Amino acid sequence: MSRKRATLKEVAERAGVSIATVSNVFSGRKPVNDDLRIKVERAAKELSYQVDRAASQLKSGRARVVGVLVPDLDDTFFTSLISRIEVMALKDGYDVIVASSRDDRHLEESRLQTLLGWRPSGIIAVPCSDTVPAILAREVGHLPMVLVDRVMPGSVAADTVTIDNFEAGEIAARYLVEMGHSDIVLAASHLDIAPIRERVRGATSVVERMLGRTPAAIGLGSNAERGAELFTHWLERHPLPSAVFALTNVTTLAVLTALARQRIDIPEQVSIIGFDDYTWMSARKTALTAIRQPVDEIARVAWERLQARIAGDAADPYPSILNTSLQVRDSTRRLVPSPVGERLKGVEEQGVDPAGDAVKDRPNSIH
Amino acid sequence: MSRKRATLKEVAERAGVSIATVSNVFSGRKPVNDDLRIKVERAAKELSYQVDRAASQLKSGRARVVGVLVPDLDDTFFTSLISRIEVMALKDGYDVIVASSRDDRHLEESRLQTLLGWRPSGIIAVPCSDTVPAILAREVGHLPMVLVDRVMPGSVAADTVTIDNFEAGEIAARYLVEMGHSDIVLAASHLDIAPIRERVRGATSVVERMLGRTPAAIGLGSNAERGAELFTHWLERHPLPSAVFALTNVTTLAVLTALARQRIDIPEQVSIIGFDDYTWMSARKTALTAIRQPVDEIARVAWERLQARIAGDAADPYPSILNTSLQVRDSTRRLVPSPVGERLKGVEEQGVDPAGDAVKDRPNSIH
DNA sequence: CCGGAGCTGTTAAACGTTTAACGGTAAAAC
DNA sequence: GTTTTACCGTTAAACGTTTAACAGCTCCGG
Repeated sequence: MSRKRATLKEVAERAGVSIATVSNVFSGRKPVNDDLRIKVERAAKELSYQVDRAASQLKSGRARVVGVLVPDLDDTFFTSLISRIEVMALKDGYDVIVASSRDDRHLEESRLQTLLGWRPSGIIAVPCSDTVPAILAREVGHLPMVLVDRVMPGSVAADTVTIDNFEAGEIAARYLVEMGHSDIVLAASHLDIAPIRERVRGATSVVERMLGRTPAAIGLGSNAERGAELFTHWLERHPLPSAVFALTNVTTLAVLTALARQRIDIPEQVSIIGFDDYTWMSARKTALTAIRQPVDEIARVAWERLQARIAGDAADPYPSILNTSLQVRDSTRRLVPSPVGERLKGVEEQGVDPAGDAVKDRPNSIH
Repeated sequence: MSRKRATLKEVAERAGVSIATVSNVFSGRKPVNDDLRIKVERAAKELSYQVDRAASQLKSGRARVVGVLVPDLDDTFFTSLISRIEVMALKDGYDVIVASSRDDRHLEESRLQTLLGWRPSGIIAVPCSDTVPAILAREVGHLPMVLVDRVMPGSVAADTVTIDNFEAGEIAARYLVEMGHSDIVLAASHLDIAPIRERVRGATSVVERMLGRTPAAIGLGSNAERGAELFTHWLERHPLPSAVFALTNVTTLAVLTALARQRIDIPEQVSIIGFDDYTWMSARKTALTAIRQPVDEIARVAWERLQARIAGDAADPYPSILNTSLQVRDSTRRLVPSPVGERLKGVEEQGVDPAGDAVKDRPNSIH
């Protein structure tokens, strides 16, 4: 296997020029006359020459790679993030190296370590906890980096892109309370993750203010099957709440799975607000009302910040905070008459009505 | 930004040894005395030294990277594949570069081209059509590669890992016919993709043999939203079939979305068999009966083949063909009495029964 | 006490690029 | 007709590793 690969030198010989000329043809850094350029291009094609990135990178110091670290490659939220980053990376001529920390701090450190070995132009990372990995903290100011999602804005001297988690909690909780729900359960993944805590805080603050009681928050972990078991178990020893607000897409699945197994009807017996917006959520007779994260925008902003830093922007770290919106569909039941003419902030009415155009711009759509 | 990074030389100076010794400490190729090793390790830590992969790769010719090319990073089937490959790659000390061809042949060629620029140890590719990209065909025998999913076994002189698509079609169709369905529609993505054609052929052969009629096959594309529109449109000008067999996970979503919008009940009005097995399919009151691809095994076999080739295995290309199974849940209605004691090949009974352990080993579970 | 053998360390030559510096030719300017 | 200028090529020196070749040392057998 593995015949020797063509090098600049071989192409140069075959085309009868110097290696510098060949290099210039490929990099376009200096102009090359058409006749020579044609010769070089033909020679390169004949040898099926391909610039060796290792050599190129070693000499030039420029990398054209970005590392992307996420906590879980099976979580659709992270993979859709990667998908969008890959598109923009391609557009700007970068390649993407992915790594998963599998929600493990040690693995996260070691994955980052190897990522750094690539001398990437930058790193986009979703930390697995809200303490930023030491190895990254050390690189702040030296290596362009953007921290996404699981991070407290301002907790680190790097650009961050997050959603307004507190507000997301508020929006969902307010909607549920307005609909007449009072016995509300928050299905969290892990309460030690900052954005999750914020969502809980946001929801709790609304419920406490409007109803004077504190909603239960339960931790279902970040595995849907395990979460379904935990929630089933929880259901067995608690009265059925009137509404459940799931704080992540995985806990949304966990809750739905558990309710399906127990044959509990949505929204007749219990109302549900899910998190994230995926096609499967609308592909059901009772389409899911859910908090939608602007994945496209998160990816776009993260990429733009990274590019700015790579280009040398030395401004203070900027914490981008994006807004979520409630996609109202059919999984929450109204228990009290509708207050006339009222419009809630961040709420978009949207059923499975075939006539509506509300289903545009879904994560699974390619634009 | 970007203070100069520590190099071997700097570490060597600080530790008072030669660069060869430092290299040996990191690569472990030659033994180094403990006292020196300690000194080197301390110096390296102090400078937070990290081997430069570009230089290392350039000199050694060894890469420790594999390229993974898929047609769509928003398709859960492909991302779960990537997730599993990443795990095994890490175990064997490889990094993963991902690229998406976005179902575009030209883009596929160019993505492969850049992937090759990395001089990877090997490539795992899911082609976007069944004609293997020229650039890959050229590398057959030189670069370790494994072709997965969208490829006809034997159509190329490289290892392939596919499922038995014909059989998958047969299993689903036979089940539907045994349940008494005769008006069956096949919801395909694109009929010009080989594995899809095979699924259609398998299902069609069974229906023709058992019922003497040919099921309709419609192309819904590889975007769920667009597919839903197409299927809605189809439903408007055709009588409702008694069963729909969706041939990909995306068409499964398309069909379910369209049916939900039209408020058509599953399985009362129409029975459904989906493709692939994801958590959301069981997270519904009418859990979806579906053909399950053994994603874990596909990824494992692909990785093992690749590793064997990297290790120098020069045996003839081996086409691995894995079997699918029908996960029987609640989305297909029985129209005729059950034939007593009959067991169908490849069929696993499985409801949403909370007592069952059948829900183990889901794609979203981490083991 | 000499000559391997076995360790452990160093020297130095690549690997395939990029790119600063330089050279040579021809057209433009004077 | 000479000098400038512009343009296009080439030469050669890195970049940070790996690794063959070599060298010094200790230990051991003869």
